[in-house]
Amino acid sequence: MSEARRGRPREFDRDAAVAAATALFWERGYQATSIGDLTAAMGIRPGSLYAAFGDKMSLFHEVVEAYQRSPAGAFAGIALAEEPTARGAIARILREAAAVYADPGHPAGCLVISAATNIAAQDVEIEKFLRERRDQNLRALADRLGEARRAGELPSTADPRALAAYFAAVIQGMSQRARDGATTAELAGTAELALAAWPS
Amino acid sequence: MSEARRGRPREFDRDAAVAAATALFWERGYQATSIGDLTAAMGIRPGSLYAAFGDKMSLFHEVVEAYQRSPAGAFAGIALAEEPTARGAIARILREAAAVYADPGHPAGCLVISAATNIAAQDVEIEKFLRERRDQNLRALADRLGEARRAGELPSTADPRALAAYFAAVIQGMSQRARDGATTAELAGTAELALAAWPS
DNA sequence: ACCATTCTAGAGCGATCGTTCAAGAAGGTG
DNA sequence: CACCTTCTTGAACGATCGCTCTAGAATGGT
Repeated sequence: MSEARRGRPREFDRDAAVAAATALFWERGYQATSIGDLTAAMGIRPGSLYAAFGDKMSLFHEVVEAYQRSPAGAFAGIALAEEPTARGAIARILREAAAVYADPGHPAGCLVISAATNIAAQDVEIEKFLRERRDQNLRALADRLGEARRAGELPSTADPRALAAYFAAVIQGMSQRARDGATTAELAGTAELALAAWPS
Repeated sequence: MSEARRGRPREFDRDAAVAAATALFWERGYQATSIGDLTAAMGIRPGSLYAAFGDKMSLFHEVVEAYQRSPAGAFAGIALAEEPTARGAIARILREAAAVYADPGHPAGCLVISAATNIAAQDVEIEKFLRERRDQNLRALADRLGEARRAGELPSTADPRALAAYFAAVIQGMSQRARDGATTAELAGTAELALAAWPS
């Protein structure tokens, strides 16, 4: 079923180009990353970028999707799926966030949290796009905590949505602190303190 | 000693113009706010803006200073100065942040936290400028918690810097959540949960 | 009255923005 | 081989960026 694609073959590695674009968008955000920055980092000319990715917004969409499939972008969902208890899942998310957000191997913090916070009027769709992903993560947390309460892991007095909002705020704050230079050690301390809010 | 200033008098209200600029920078951030946006909102022409404020960066500095003297920007420092206990100060900061960050009377969240998160290479000084203010706030928190431990309000096993980093992360996360549309009620719930981390 | 000073209005500066285009190069298909 | 398709290159598009300039208007000082 492999369709032999016709025409002149691409001369650059598409995945490597997306990775280079990811690093830039992650570091500086959507709007502060120009096409010139991107073509320089990807080692291609504007024509190639537009032929391969459409436009800047489509490239960004592709970057976010690749990011969310990568370890740095997927660890929270994996923890929610793998850990048997809600408390275990959230503890793991917080501890892994401490390691991932301050990992010097890539830009600090979370791309979904920080790549579109300062956006001009013309690019509101980009802001909405990332906000929807964050809302989705918040809902996933709240759903998991709701299950936990129904299963008796949480006392009936606990408020799953309030807990989810709290942990989401902590995670977003950890991302911000990482971008301000916080070390993994500091973030790990924050993670442990945050867990003290778990209802007993 | 009042120097009667010579020359044609300014035709616009300087404070009102700064307030209009503050609203824009607060809502969209430094880079996403253009001179054209500013002059339109302030009701003046570029020449007047540059005569009165110097350049975009100087105007932003002035906006940040005015913001930090305003209730929305000063409440944390006031709470630290007025409350007799560190715990009382931090509780008040968190609760007031819930009200201030989601106040519909002005843009959501904190300007110092969110106005320069996506910045291009040419404007790194702006990013550093706000980061220094955040570092200053973090130090003030850590200092207050250090005093509290020396005074016996905190157990000797408590780590003031780790606690300060934790509460700073929560506050920054609450700002982000507010910008994503969180209500005062949600943020107030987050504030109470965050306080559960206080060492007993 | 006259000058020095400071403001406003409006045009316009060079640079950069995201994007497109024309020409040619590199492959598969007949 | 010619031909279609797709990619690369380099120039260049109109729009917008931050900012400046010129001309004139409005004040105080002398």
